[in-house]
Amino acid sequence: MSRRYLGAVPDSYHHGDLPAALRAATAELVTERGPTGFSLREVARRAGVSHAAPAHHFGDAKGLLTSVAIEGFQKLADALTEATEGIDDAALRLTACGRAYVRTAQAFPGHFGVIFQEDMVDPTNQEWLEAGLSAYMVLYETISVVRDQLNPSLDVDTAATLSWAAMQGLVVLASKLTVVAKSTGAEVVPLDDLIERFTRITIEGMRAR
Amino acid sequence: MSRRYLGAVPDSYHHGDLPAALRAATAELVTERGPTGFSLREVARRAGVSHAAPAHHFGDAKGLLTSVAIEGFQKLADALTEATEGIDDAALRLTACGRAYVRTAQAFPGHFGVIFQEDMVDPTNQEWLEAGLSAYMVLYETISVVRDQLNPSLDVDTAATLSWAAMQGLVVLASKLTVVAKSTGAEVVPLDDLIERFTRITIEGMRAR
DNA sequence: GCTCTAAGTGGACATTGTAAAGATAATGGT
DNA sequence: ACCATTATCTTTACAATGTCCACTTAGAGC
Repeated sequence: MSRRYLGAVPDSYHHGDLPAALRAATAELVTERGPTGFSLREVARRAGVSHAAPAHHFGDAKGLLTSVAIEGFQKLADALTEATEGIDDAALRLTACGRAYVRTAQAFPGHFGVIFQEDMVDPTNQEWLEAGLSAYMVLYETISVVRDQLNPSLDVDTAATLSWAAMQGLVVLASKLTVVAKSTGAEVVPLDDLIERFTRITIEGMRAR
Repeated sequence: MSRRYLGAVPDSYHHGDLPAALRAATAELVTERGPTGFSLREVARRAGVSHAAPAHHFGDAKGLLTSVAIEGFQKLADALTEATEGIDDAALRLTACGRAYVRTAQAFPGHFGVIFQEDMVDPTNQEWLEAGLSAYMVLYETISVVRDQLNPSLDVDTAATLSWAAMQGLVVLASKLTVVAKSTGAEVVPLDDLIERFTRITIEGMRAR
């Protein structure tokens, strides 16, 4: 008997859906031990298969990690889409984007520990590029709304890049913020609130012409 | 005869300044192969010492990487300090900060590949925390100037965090921007110019009350 | 000059990623 | 229904890695 994941066919020679199980185990492992703690053999163990099984589906370790990264971008794109649906006001919409971004990153730390780790994924993988792009497009759409409502001469590309950078940067910095706040004596602001403050500043900046 | 680095005493049993040589070799290796490509034994080889030598100075691999991360933060703090020196205008100063940040990241990719990789460094290391904090403080100082000149009621902590996040995020996203631009048909903007556009937006946002 | 300690070496061991060859189950054609 | 083919998974093997240990070498201090 061994641990198995989604779509498992217990105690059968064939797994059922090993690729998905391996992705899940990878995300779990990276969540626990960080990107560096990833190990193909440990992942195989957690999925209840031999250490050589992953190779048949993903080629090598980088292939598996790339697949996880793609899944991460898809989760992000879905979250951003769902979060902005039905919101008309530009500022509210951008805030919703930011919240969704940070929350997705916190909900799937295993995936987010990999998506921008360019040496862990195959940077030439088309799916990975497209998955990232389609997540970006959701944000781009929201910035377009900002342009339409607040400033017709807004450079949407620049503003979208800035928003993305600020969100991803915040995710990376998050753990350091508490330490910094303790040293500077500043209040510790919850990420959700911080996102709102970020949005307030950037929205005002985008409004100006 | 073996490759040696700074402070080397050729062909002597003792190295001269092995810690510095190991840091340099680490930065070089991470630059070539990315954070994942780091290997303690390869670093030792490049420094011309046996594979067990690093342990006497840094304990384990994480100790060495932490030391490199500290060096990275120091380089950043120095660059930010130098870049802002003598600049009085708030907007120009913030732009200079951004430029210095991105340029330092590009000049020392080995260091920047490690500084925020929390699973590769010892997150309890006091020097690492302090080095990061002192780099942040240079930025904080600049945002204080923004407050003094443009908006006395500006929340400096929030604005400084936003600026840092945007810069670090931009560094991470940089390699994807070209791809995105190719897909959206947008122009490929040099990072230096992008930083200026970022600054223009955020400065306007900070000015608003 | 002698001892003590810091600095570096060499070997051992468990763990890792990948490759190759073998075993097992499912599939598809007749 | 049967057989061959193929996809899936296992086993074995090998080189490389990080850390530990015992050993050697060189400086520093008395």
